[in-house]
Amino acid sequence: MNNYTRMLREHHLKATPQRLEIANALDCNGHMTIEKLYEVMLQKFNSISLATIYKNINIMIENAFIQEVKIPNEKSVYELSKERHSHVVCTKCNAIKDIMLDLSQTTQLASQVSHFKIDKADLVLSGLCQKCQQL
Amino acid sequence: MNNYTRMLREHHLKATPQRLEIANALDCNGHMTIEKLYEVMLQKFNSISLATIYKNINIMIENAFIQEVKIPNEKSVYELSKERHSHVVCTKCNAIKDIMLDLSQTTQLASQVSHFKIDKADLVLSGLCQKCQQL
DNA sequence: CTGGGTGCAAAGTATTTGCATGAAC
DNA sequence: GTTCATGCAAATACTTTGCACCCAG
Repeated sequence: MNNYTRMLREHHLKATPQRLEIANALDCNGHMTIEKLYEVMLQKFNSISLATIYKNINIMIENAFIQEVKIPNEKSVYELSKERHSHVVCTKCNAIKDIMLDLSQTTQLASQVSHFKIDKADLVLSGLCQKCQQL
Repeated sequence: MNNYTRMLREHHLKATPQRLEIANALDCNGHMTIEKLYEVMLQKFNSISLATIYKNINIMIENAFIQEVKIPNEKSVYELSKERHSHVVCTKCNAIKDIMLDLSQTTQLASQVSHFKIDKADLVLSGLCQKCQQL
C-alpha cells in the first residue's frame, strides 16, 4: 500500500486510481487550479470527467485531505493539507510559495480587539517574485 | 455635489444613480455579496439588471473604488476602499468585522524569507464572534 | 457482496457580452 | 454632442446532480 493510499484512508476516502493521481499531482505541483488539475489528470485518464474532479475536490475538502487557497484576482488553487502556513504570490507570473510565519501574536491581538474566538488565520501576501523583480 | 459623487469621480467613474446607490449600500452595510447588493439595489431601482451590478462591481474594482474580500468557505464580499485593514469573520453567523493590525513586521520577515518584493498582505481571521461564542 | 466512485449528459448557477437606448458631463 | 452606462437577452463559464455501470474494500 503506497503513501497516498494510506493518506487517503486516514481521511476516510477510498483510494481510487483517480484520487491517487489527484494526490500525486497536488503533491508534485504544490498548488493547482481545477483547470490545471483537469489538464494533468487527462494525461493519465483520457476519459476522466470534470464532474469527477469536482466531486473529488469537494469531498477531499470536506474530509480535510486538501485545502482551498483563495487568492486575490486569481482563481482558487488547491493543496494537500499540511502544517498551517501562509502564501506568497507573484502578481506577475502567478507563482505561489508556501511560507511559515508565526501569526500567534497577531492572532492573539486580533482576538483581544475583536472579541472573537479565533482559530484560523489565512494570510496571502502579494508582490513580485525574485525573477519578476529583475525584468 | 454629494460625497459619493466626488468619491466616484476621484476614481474616474461617472456618477450615475445606480453607482451612487452601490456606494451608499456598501458604505452603510460594510461588506456585501453580489447577491445581497442586488437585492438592496432592487428596492431603489425596480428594473436594475444583474449585468449592471456586475459591470459596475468590475469597473469599480479596476478603478480601486472598491475591493473584493475573499473569505474561506463563503462567497466574496465587496467593500469601499479604505485604509488597509484585515478581516475577522464568524464561521457561524458570517459576521465580518474590520480590524486594524500592524502586519509590517510579518510582511518584512516574509519578504526576507521568500525573496519576494511584497506590497500587499491580505489576512482573514476565522472564528466565533462574541454572540456566537455564548450559544 | 456492498457501498461508494466513475463517466456521461443534463441541469443549475454565476458571470460576461452585444446591442439599442438613454443619461452624464 | 460625445462618451459611456443601462437593461435586456443571449452567450459563456463554472459547478452540481442523476443515473447506470463498475470497482475498492
